[in-house]
Amino acid sequence: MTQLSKYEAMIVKSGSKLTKQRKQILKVIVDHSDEHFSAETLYDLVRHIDSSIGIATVYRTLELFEKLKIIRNVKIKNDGVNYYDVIDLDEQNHFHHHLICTTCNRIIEIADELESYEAFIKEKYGFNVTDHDLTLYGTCASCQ
Amino acid sequence: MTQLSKYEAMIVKSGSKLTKQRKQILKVIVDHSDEHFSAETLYDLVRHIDSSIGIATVYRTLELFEKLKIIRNVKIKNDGVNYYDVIDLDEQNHFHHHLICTTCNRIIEIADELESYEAFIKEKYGFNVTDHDLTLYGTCASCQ
DNA sequence: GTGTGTGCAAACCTTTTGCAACCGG
DNA sequence: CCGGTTGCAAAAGGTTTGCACACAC
Repeated sequence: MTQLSKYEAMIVKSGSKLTKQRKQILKVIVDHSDEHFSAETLYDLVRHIDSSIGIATVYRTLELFEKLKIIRNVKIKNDGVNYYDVIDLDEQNHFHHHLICTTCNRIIEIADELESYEAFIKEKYGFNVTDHDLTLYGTCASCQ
Repeated sequence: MTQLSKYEAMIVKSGSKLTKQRKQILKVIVDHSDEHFSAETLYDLVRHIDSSIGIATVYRTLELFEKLKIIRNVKIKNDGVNYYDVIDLDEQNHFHHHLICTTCNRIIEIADELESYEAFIKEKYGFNVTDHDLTLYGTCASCQ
């Protein structure tokens, strides 16, 4: 069973229909699983496959995929655009972090955990962390 | 010298004019220094003082204050609105984190550092962290 | 067949911009 | 005074929505 068909199974399982458009969008997302994408980006990519698709469908599909936890919204920019990335199937949790180089604007994804920090927060504030969003800004190795 | 006049000094020092509108907006921000605010929120608050102010002025002022590091943009929601909070004058660095309770939606600000984690990132990726943005989601003490 | 999903266009909402008038230094 | 700043209104840009038609199950 491929990565793609597992996501398709998630759509079917949720009771949603596996339409041509959803398949096309899903394929483009999986083929670009190492990138961050916006509705506009996806729309452009999918239009190469099927020029009749509408931007509204892309927005509605992103909303569905986010609800199904196929993709997640990542808060990496404040330019008024929503960006997403795929949630890996064998990702044990929803944690992933970004290193953004303020010199070359490169975005590096890392998976290192914050377990000890979260234990500390639990201890100090009685707050039980279930998810998080971490972006580190600075200069990457090649820009230093 | 009050907190307010220190911020006013920062405006003058930057070469910008200390207009009536900027003073009014600054006062409202300082009076609500424990909250996160949007342009709309500020606009509503300032209109109570001076009903002739324009929303465009609020946006332009937020842009100026952000550049002067009087306020910072916080990525706490994806509702298409930009939120800000005041940067405390005696804040040693620009680090501050949010705990967002997914049950009651309360936002708790904390100041605990991530120094050891950043040292680890430097070691492993050669990435030099100068700033960061961390939001932890979960359940607060009273919601558990 | 039935109801969910789609494409289109209009509407919406936040933010930005052009411009003439205004006012702070 | 002079140039930065403002208020207004229009525009821009991203996202949402109403509706008739299409299609997955």
